[in-house]
Amino acid sequence: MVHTFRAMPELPEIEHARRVAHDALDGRRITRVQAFHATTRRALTPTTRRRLEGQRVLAVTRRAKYQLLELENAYVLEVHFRMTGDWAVGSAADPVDALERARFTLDNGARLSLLDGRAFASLRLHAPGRVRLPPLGPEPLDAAFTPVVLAEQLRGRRGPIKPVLLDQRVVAGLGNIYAAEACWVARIDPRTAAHSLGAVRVARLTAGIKHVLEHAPVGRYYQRPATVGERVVALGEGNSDDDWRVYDREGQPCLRCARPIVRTVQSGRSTYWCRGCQR
DNA sequence: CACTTCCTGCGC
DNA sequence: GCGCAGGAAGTG
Repeated sequence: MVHTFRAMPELPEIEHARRVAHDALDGRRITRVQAFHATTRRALTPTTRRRLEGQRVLAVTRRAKYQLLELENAYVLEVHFRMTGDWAVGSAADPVDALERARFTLDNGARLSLLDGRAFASLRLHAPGRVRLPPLGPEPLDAAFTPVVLAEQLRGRRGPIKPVLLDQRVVAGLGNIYAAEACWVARIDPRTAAHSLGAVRVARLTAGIKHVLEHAPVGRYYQRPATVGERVVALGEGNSDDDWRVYDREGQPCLRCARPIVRTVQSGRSTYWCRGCQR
């Protein structure tokens, strides 16, 4: 019943969550909105709750890591999981979970609950026709996200590539883990000035971003080689130590060249990478 | 540009 | 029992 993500929710996990929410909410009416934590109470004020209660949910859509609940009255509830947010579906009769921060009770006796250990998730209600999300770059999994597009996004960015990849205006939906993973797959030194990457490395990076996002960490992750002719290394099943190719592997041998993975800090965030094969 | 803030579970 | 981790907004 209660399930939480084993990893930070990044794009693939958000897309999955969106589907969960859509399946639970589609065509249903929200009968009650509850907040169980100071952070969700701040967002779900009595006025906001009143605008949600009684409304049918027409659709749940996604842009970057934002989920948008579109209501019958044309209000749109924006949900962002940040680090530990997740949906749980159950019965309205279920007791409140320790990590449950908000609950939407539905007209069919079901509930959709926001679980969020660290309580960083954000909820925001947009008035009809007034949905405003922060500036967001291209969706990395769109066919339109090509090396040419990424190159354009990197133009004029003098900072190191890995922190630049975390900027949602450059690419929408990459987090700290997959930014590091993408650099590893593309064999790019995360400290490289973004604008100095040539066409070849931008192409590798584009492919690497799509690759890490298209492959869920556990088991299925990394079924194909990063580049043609490269050795494929199967990751273990169900062992969280093996979820990532480079992230959180400080001191462990690089899966490609066996040199120890190092951890450095960029813009206050840890970066894991290989000094041997990432140039 | 980078650092700090918000929060709390979890690893040391 | 401390301090880190993380996304993104906010600040220097």
